[in-house]
Amino acid sequence: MRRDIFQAIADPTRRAIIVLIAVQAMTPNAIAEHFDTTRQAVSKHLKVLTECELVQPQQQGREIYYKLQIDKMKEIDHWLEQFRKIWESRFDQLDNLLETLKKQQQ
Amino acid sequence: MRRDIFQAIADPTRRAIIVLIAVQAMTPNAIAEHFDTTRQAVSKHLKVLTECELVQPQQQGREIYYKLQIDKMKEIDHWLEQFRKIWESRFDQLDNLLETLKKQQQ
DNA sequence: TATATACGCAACCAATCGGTTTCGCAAGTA
DNA sequence: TACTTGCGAAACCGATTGGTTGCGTATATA
Repeated sequence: MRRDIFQAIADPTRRAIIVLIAVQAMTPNAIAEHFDTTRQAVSKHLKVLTECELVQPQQQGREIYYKLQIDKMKEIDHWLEQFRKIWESRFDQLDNLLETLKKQQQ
Repeated sequence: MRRDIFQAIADPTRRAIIVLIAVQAMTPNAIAEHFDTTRQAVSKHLKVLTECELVQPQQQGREIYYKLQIDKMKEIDHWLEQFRKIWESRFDQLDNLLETLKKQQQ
């Protein structure tokens, strides 16, 4: 089953949930109140987020607080690192390379 | 139609294509040779990437070179910014907040 | 103890996804 | 002019997705 962080953040509702619980842990019902959706739909999103360890459930009586595992977000940051290198310093060299290749093929 | 950058990078093959053409622009056939897939499948991925402007086609004779629009990657970086703030400086304050809320509910 | 609340889980559904096959077109090449 | 090559587009297919509905269960409350 494809259950990684990139697939998790692909859905806009899921991204909104992440932003919401980044501030403070929340229950499925509390989260659902913030969107135009049902508790069950939110629960499904939380399941996806939990499965890829982006979120952690914390039982408290009959309520379950879902907390964002902020460290997991670093995985995206880490993947972006390779591109950051390009856009921060090598963008002109890259353009030169592309021009060179273009001329070679002509 | 859901066609944003987050959906674009959700697919592992698409992420691999992005990494590949970050180094230099490539044709669909050349890209397909790097993976265990067909030219048509790659073409479909390139279509998704083009539609969300992560990639730009450059016709050259009968070949089409697909070039990564590196600037578009900054959108992900920008979205991450809000979380970077948390994991870089506010993580202990956040934990304190959560503890406080927990105690209030007990 | 009866009732209400908070939740996960399973079944179901329409829409979308990733992939294949087939086609047609344009650009090179013999 | 024929033939080959590189490509996009469309039709099709099984798998997955996001959502709903209807349970069952555990916790809190009257």
